[in-house]
Amino acid sequence: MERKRSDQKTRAPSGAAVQSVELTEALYRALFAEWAEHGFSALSLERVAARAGAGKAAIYRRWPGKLQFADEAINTIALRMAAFEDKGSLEADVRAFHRRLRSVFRHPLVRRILPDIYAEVARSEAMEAISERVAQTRRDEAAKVIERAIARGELPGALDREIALDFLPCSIYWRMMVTRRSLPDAQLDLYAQGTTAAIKALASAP
Amino acid sequence: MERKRSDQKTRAPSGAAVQSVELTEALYRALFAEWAEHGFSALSLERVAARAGAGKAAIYRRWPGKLQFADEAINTIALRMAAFEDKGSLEADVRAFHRRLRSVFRHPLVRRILPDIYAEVARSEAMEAISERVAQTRRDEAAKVIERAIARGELPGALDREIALDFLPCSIYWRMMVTRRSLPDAQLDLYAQGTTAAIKALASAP
DNA sequence: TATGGATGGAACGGATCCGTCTCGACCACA
DNA sequence: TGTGGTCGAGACGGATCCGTTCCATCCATA
Repeated sequence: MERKRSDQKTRAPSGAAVQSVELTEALYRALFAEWAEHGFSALSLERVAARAGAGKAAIYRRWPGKLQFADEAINTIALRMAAFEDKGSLEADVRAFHRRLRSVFRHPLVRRILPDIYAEVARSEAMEAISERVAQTRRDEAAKVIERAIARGELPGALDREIALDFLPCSIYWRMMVTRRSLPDAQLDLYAQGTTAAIKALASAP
Repeated sequence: MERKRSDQKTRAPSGAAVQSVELTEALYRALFAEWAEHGFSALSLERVAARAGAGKAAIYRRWPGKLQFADEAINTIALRMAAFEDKGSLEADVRAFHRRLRSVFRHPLVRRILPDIYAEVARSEAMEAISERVAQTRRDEAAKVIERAIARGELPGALDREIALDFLPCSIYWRMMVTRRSLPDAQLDLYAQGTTAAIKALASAP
């Protein structure tokens, strides 16, 4: 956006000319917009270039193909689901986690691109790496919630963490992304309540 | 498959010629196979016809376009998630429901096509009707589970049914379809346990 | 058995996309 | 002020797809 830094492309010899950061970012934005409109499998780099006001060469000069382009694009937005502080109880932490999730799932591009990533992974496995990276930050944050509750004594150390991590986001994902219904503040408590009970129930009587 | 019945297309005048039921079914099968491979948005009717060993005219004579074709195709497979009998308790019913869900989510075509439907709905709304019909049978069956529990006295009549219906399938969908992990028998109990606790918790102290 | 009519398969023109390549213009460095 | 590399733009040959049209075949009726 600001000053153009010397890029990695400029190296030994002498001459100049640097890949424009503005153009690269415009290409990323155009990619996401087209991705949201048409889905990855029907994504046309020709349209992406046109939308960014560039030629196709600008794309092929930077990335070898659609997948690597998408991969780096996802990387740049960094997916920071910033950590939140300890809320004092499992249920309060769950509610905070759900609120974070909701703010992510409300983003219009996320609403279209995220389901498309999952659909694409199901049929091609080439998107696996991207999907994995997207899941990672969320999973890390979720794990913290569980570990804090164990440290607090709210959950036993013998808890099946794998399944607990499934219960943490699933209800919000289902409601907002699969059934596509909005999630008003008034109902956040109920989801946190149910989710907390589910996780606690995993620990009791096998 | 068997004898060819006089079709609805043969009517008043005199002449004959009937649409072949075999070909129609072959077209459906080819559609699903291509859908699973490429996704709906990148679906080519040309490939579908070729895969069915037919010409494109065979498709365009039957359906006006891709969407209506897909719509009737989904209709024919009927989506019967046959009702199961009362298992005696909410948790047992939940487990039975999860088992049914698992058998559906294990089908290789379902694993690829269902996420694609959700991705498509997110960006075009034209698939809404199809998605809605797919959801309907599952929702009906889930509602029965909840109502039976209320009749049994396990859940209060004042329960928030909307959210209870979210909790019923969400953990299984998340595990099998989003994170794409298998679900062995040994873990079915834990999911049923957690899900049941979540639903019961919706009723208590607001 | 003769015949009318819809059938299925193939070919059509127009459109889009891919990935490459070639321009003149431009800009940052030496 | 040179000079080398990137810039946007566009053309390319080949491939694929759309939706329609053509034509020989086959079938149910008369």
